[in-house]
Order: sequence, then C-alpha cells, then structure tokens
Amino acid sequence: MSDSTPKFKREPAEHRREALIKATLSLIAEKGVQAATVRAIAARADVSQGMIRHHFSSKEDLITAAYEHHMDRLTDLTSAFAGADCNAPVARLAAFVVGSLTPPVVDAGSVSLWAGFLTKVHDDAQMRESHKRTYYNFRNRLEALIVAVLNEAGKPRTTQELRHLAIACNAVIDGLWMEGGVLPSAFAPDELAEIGIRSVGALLGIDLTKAGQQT
Amino acid sequence: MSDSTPKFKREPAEHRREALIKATLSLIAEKGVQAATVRAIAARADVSQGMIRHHFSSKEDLITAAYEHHMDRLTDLTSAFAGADCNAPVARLAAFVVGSLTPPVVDAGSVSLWAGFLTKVHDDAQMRESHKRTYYNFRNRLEALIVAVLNEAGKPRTTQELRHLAIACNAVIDGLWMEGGVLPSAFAPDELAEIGIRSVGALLGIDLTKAGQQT
DNA sequence: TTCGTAATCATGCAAGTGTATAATTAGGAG
DNA sequence: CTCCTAATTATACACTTGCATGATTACGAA
Repeated sequence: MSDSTPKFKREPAEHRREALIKATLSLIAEKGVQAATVRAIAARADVSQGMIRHHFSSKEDLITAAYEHHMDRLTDLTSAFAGADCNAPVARLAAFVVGSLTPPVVDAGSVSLWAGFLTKVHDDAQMRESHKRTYYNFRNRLEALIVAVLNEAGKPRTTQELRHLAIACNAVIDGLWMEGGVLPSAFAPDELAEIGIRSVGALLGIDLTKAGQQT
Repeated sequence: MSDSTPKFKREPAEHRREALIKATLSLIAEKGVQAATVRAIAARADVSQGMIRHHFSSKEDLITAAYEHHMDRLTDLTSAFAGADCNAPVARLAAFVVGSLTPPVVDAGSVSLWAGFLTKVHDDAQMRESHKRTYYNFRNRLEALIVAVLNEAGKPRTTQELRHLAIACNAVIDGLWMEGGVLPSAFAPDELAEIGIRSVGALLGIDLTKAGQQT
C-alpha cells in the first residue's frame, strides 16, 4: 500500500535555519538561555534534534546566529523609526529615541534575551566581536543624528565632544531600555520615551520635546 | 595509632556560607553562570559538594544568596565614595558618580556576574524582588543626592521632575557602567567617569566638573 | 576520658546534556 | 519509472547535572 502521508517535508536550508533560530529566540525569551536545549529547540521548531547539527556546526553556532538575528532585528526596528516621515534632524533624532524606548523594542523578552547572550559575550570571542559591531553600529548612527541636530542648531562640537555625547546618549537609552524591560511595572507607559527625549535634549542642550509629540 | 592530620576542619556555618558564596561569585565572574555547578563551586571552596546542600536549601538558594551579596557589595562600594570626605552636596554627588564609574565597581567580572543573574530575574520571583530592591535603593540614594544639589543651587523641582531626573541619571550611570564592563577597550581610563560627571551635570543643569577634580 | 551529634565526606543515582551514527525517506535527475 | 543523494529521523553514547543517602569524623559537653 502507498503511504499517503509523508513523514516529513524537505525544506530549503534557509527556511530551516530561520525556523530553528526563531524557536531558539522564543525559547530564550520565555524561559531563559538554560531552557534553550537541543531537544527543546527542535521540539518547538517541530523537527528532530538532529536538524540542529545538520544546519549548524554546533548548538553554540546556532546560539550565535540567534544572537545576531535578534540584534539585527532591534537595529532594524530603531532604523525604521529614525528613517520614517520627516527629515528634519531634530525630528529624526527624537523618533530614534522614542523608537528605542517603546515597544516592541522595549520588551521583557528582548531584554531577557539580550542579558542571556551578554553572559556569553564575556568569554566567546565571536560573540564579543558581534557585540562590538552592534554596539558601534548603534552608537555611530546615534552620533550621526546628533551631528545633524547640532549643526542645524548652529552649535558645532569637537570630535572628542561628539564622541562623548554619543556615548552618553547611548548610555541613557541603553539604561532606560534595560530597566524598562526588566521592571516594566516601575514605569508608566510612554514615561520612558518622555524621559529619553528630555534627557537626550538636556545632554545636547537642545529642546527635543516639541519634535517628540508627533505621532 | 593517632591520625596526626585531621581530614577536615569544622568551621562556623557563617564562614562556610561565605566561602561558598565567594567561590560561586568568582566562578560566575570568570566563566559565566553555566560554569557555576555544584561540583565546581565545591572544588573552588575546597569542600565536598555535599556542603552546598548542607548550608543552603538548594543550589538555587546559594545562587540567590550570591546575587544579593554581590549587589550589596556594589552598593557598599558606591556608598563609601558618596559618604567620604566632603559634605558639600555637589561634591557628594560627583563622588557618587565617579565611584560608580571607576574600578572596582566598573569591572568585567562584575558586569558579567550581573548579566548572568539578570537572566534569572526574569522568571524567579525571589530574584525579581531582590533586583527591584537593589534598583530602587540605588535610585533613591541618587535622588536624595540630586535633591540636595538642586536645593543648594536654588533650583527646586516638582516631585515628578525629580523622579524623572533620578531615573535618567540612573540610566546614564547604568549604561556607562555596563558598556565599560563589557567593552573595556572601547574607553580610555577615566573617560567613563568624566562622561558621567558631565552627563549628570547636563541633566541637572549644573556644572559638576569642578567638584569632580578632587582626588 | 567517653560519648553524642552535627558537620563533613564519599559515593551513587536518575534525569538531562550535546553530539555521533546509522537507518530512513522525500523529491529531483536521468 | 528508477535511482541517487541529501535532508531528515531515530537511537544510542558519553558525559554532566543537582540531589540523596549513608558512612565518617571532628570537637564540645559530661
């Protein structure tokens, strides 16, 4: 007799990789890194556990890929905010800040995910490289926005000062993002974004609150 | 025949607990949470693995105790800075910021430790409570220093504004502390402290750089 | 000294870990 | 239709994990 139902389906490698990465991310976001076992990941992706070693050289490799995927997603989300609508520098910077400090970027799962990975950044060279890349990417985009705002306002700064401002603004955003994810109940909705706008404005000596109002 | 060398020594419970906690912390700082196994901890503390269950109700309990110990230590370190020397509000706030952004508070092991624990904050209720307590403690002390500085400068603010300022200053410090720990090579020595002083000053609208110079 | 007891140790266990291997099987090439 | 091959599965292995158990042993009390 002919078996009517195939026992599995062959998928393009890229689909499988993506499915495994998504399964990994959702698992880590929900129950932490230690829950992302080979078996749990495979189960969530609805494949056998052998697939992990088939599509990735090791579980560690999958974890790294998942980390980069997650970070790229966060980057894309904030980029979308800063790029949209308006091209007035002030509005763009404000949108960038607000986008970084509201859902879905601010999210318990996201932060938990990030924290779980941060542990590995400490000893894994590839992870550290990846983190460095992401960090500088975010900071440089921020610095570019800052430069545009300050130039428009006729308040140019030295290279050194710009570097410090970018680091500082990055730090406020990171700090707010983190606490917002870890202790959501500690802040009112939109409170983080409002504080972010005010703070970055104060750091640059420019009022961003008007630009932040736009929907 | 009398055995001349005792096979082990009986220690006061508090000593053993502390030794186990220290072993746990050094292990996590060096190789991450996943390396803090019952056997590894016992080996580093030079005791048998049974001691963990004897002095703590579970390994999880030891981890929690270690977390609180670590956080209390960070708190004490920053407190020492803010309390010392001078009692001029501006100098105290500056010292608090500098203390939070220089070694030994800024330290790769410390941040790694904190990140490792943060993962557990997400699902463990007791951990979350502990984190909340530490966070509010730090922020409230910061807010008290801020109030003193603003009052002295004759620039009082509303309760709401003070809350926002405390959250913002806390965020910059946290953000700088974190990146300093994760990417030490990305910043010159004292650069973080300098940025911190300038940033907090900018957020409050008060120049703290003079107060920061003192040794 | 003797003894009791709590601290400490050595060992074992069941469950879970990542990885290796060989058997299956889907789906296209000929 | 018939192979061939690579994707997929199923299973097993060696190892680690946290925890439990029962045997030791230090050390103060009597």
